[in-house]
Amino acid sequence: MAADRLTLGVAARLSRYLQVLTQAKKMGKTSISSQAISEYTGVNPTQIRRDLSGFGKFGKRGVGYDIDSLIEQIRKILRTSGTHNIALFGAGNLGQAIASSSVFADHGFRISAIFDVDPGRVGSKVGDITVRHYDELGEVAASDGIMVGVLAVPGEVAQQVADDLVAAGVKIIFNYSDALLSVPSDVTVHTSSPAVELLYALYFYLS
Amino acid sequence: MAADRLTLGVAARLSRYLQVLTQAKKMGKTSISSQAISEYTGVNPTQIRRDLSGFGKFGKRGVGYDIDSLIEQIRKILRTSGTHNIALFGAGNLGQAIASSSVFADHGFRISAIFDVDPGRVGSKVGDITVRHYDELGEVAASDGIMVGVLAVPGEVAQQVADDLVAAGVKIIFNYSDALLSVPSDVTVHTSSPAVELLYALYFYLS
DNA sequence: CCGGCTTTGTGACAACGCGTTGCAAACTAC
DNA sequence: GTAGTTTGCAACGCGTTGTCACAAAGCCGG
Repeated sequence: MAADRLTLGVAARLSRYLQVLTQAKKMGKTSISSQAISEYTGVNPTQIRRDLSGFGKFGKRGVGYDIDSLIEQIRKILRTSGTHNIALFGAGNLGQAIASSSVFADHGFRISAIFDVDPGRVGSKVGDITVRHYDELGEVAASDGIMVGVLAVPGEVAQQVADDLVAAGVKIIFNYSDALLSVPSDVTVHTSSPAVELLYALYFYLS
Repeated sequence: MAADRLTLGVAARLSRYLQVLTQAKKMGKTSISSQAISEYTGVNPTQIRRDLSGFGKFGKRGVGYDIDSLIEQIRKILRTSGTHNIALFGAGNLGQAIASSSVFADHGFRISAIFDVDPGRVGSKVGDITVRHYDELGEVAASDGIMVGVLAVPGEVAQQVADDLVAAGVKIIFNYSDALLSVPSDVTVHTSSPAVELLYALYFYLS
C-alpha cells in the first residue's frame, strides 16, 4: 500500500508534525493530542487526524497519540527511518554550531565528515569529529556514501563545492550560503533563508 | 486595493521569489524570467506570473522582470519595506554566525542588539555590535523597539527568554533552539528545523 | 458500575487553490 | 520586417483543504 508517493502537502505536514513531536519528546512529554499539535503547527486538528489515520490507527481515543510510536510511524511513512550520512563543509562559526548541535542527530542524520580548506582548522576537532581537508572529499564520498552535503561555506565558493558534490554523486545539497546554486535537475538544493521566513511571519503580524 | 490579506500560499510563494531574487541580484543579474524563477523555486511559471500580475504589471514582455524593481514591489506587497529591528540572544557560535552574516541585513533586518549572560562574552564585539548583558533587555526594548527576537541560546533557557520577550511586547520570535516554546496566541514563534526540512527533501529523493 | 467528558476516526460536502492550456500583446534581435 | 521570447490573462477541471457532524473508544469522578 501507499505505493504512490505522498502529496507535497501531506509530506510537508508530516514533517512538521515530526518537528513538534521531537521537540515535545525532548520536553519530557510522552503523549500528545491532535489539538495540541494543531496549536504548535497551525494545522487544523481534523486535518492532522485525517493525515495520520490514512496510514493506520495510531492514536487512542480519549487520550491522544503516543509520541515515541508516532515519531516512528511518521518516519516509516516518510521512508526516512534509519541513519543517513551527511557531510559538512566549512568549519567556521556556522559549521561548528551545526556540528555541536543535536538537531541533525535527533532526526537520524550522522555527520560523517567535516571539511575545510583553512590549514588552521584542518586537523582540529569539532565535537568528536576531526576536520579534514577538502581534498579528501572524493575518498570520503567513495567509502562512506554521503547522502547529503551541507554547505556552511562563503557564498563565493559554494558553487564550486556544489559542483564537486554533484561529481561525487551526492543528490541533496543543503545550502546555508547566500549563493544561487546551479545543479543538474536530478539534484535537489535546499537553501536556508531565515530572513525570508521572517518576512513571511512579519507579513501576517502586520496584517 | 489588496485590502484583504494575502492567502497563505501566495504570501509563501512571494517570499520564496524574494529569496531567489535576492540571490540572483547578488550574482550580478539584473533581469529574470518567470521560467528562471520557476527552475529555482519549483513553482509553475504560469503560477508565478499570475501571482505577480495580480498586483500590477511588473514585467516586460519578451524580456522578463527587472530584479531590483521586482524585489521592491514584492516587499511593498508584503508590506515589509523599510528596516526592522531585531535582537539576537546568544553570542555563541550560532549567534556569531548570524551576526556576521548578511542574510538578515539583505532583507531589511537590522540587528540592534546582541545579548548574552556569559561575562566572557559581554562587552566583546561581534561584527560591529557590542554584546550586552541580558539584563539590559528591558531598556533596549523600550528605547529601540524590537520587532523580532532571535533565539540562538541553549534549549534549557529558551523558554525563559521567550517569556521575557513576551513581557517586553515582542510579537515575533525566531527560535533556533530545540525547545518547544509556549507563548500567548498573539505571539508568533517560528522554529528553525533544518533537519526536518532535510527529511522532507530526502523523502522526495527516495521516492 | 455508571454517566459524563475527552479525543480519535471517518464521512459528506462546499470552497478554494492550483495546474493546464491556449492565445494575444509587447519587446528584442537580426 | 520577421522570427523568437516572454508576459498577461482567461477559462476549465481536478485535487486539497476546511468545515460540520457524529459514532466509537478510552478516561475519570462519583
